[in-house]
Amino acid sequence: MGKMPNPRFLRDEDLTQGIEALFFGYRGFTAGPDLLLADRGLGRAHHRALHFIAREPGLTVGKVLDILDITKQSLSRVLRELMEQNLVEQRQGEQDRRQRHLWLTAEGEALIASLRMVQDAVVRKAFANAGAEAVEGFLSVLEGLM
Amino acid sequence: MGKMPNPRFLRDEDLTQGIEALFFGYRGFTAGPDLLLADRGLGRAHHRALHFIAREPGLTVGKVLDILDITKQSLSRVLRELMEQNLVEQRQGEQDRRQRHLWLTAEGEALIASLRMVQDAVVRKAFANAGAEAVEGFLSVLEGLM
DNA sequence: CATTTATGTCAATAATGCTGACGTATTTTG
DNA sequence: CAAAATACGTCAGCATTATTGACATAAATG
Repeated sequence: MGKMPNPRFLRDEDLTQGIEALFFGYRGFTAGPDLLLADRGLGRAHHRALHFIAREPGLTVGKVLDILDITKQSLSRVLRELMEQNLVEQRQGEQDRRQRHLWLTAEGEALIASLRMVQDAVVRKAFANAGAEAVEGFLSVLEGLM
Repeated sequence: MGKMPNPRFLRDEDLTQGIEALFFGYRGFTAGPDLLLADRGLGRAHHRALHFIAREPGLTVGKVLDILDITKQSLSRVLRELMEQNLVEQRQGEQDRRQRHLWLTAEGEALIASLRMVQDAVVRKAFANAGAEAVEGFLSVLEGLM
């Protein structure tokens, strides 16, 4: 008994299409914020840190390391630059005073808001054009990729 | 008349979820190939070049520049390294002898095949788990992001 | 023949990541 | 309480991938 043929959406061409869509889509998704960030001498790494701090204010350095999965040396540089630009501030932990909790300053909030404005516009348009069902499919495939 | 409220899938939380899914999904999507490439001292940039040359053998340098949207200096370095490792070869154009057409060597074919094996496995699994409809949604959202 | 096009190269710079080695403050544990 | 573990930071060196700007060559085109 031979193997069943791949279902339509698992043919090589479909995988190729998926791979390329992800490449080009990701590029479209980062292009807008990249321009805004470049004005301040920041990059995607700073965007990611700002994003997760904004999402969960008071995050510790260690938690951000877990999320981003980079070395502490890399994160340290990024955080230092964000603090030098007065976008992020650290506060010593109260229970555990070894920990540093990260918060956005008002300026940091303003920057992440404008980054989100640009990125949300792109994502919202793509979501709206594709429809709610497509968005669910989009999310469920990405979850499988994680 | 006020604006209609955002449909469920366009709430801020949904956009955030989409943004993060794309970030983590993209990371999962590149992790496997990255490991294989590192063994040969190559990176993602080399993978991309190999991918598009494999997909459309005989591509000119200029066409690859259009696709990848990087500078010729960047591509030049990548192609030089691929040629030094005997993965890619150039042939002068017959009609237009200024052009360089790019082809994979047998070794290049072998490398891209093993890279595809790793990447396809991840994508195929994600596609299979999510189902055909989800894949269509996935593609249509990404097309909107391009 | 002058110009444009396709490609390549040299040099300097930037953003983001890595490894390895140390150092300090604080908490936890035996 | 002393030793070990944890959270964080920093110094130094290096790799990958990208950039800008300047210049060079060969071939096609007007």
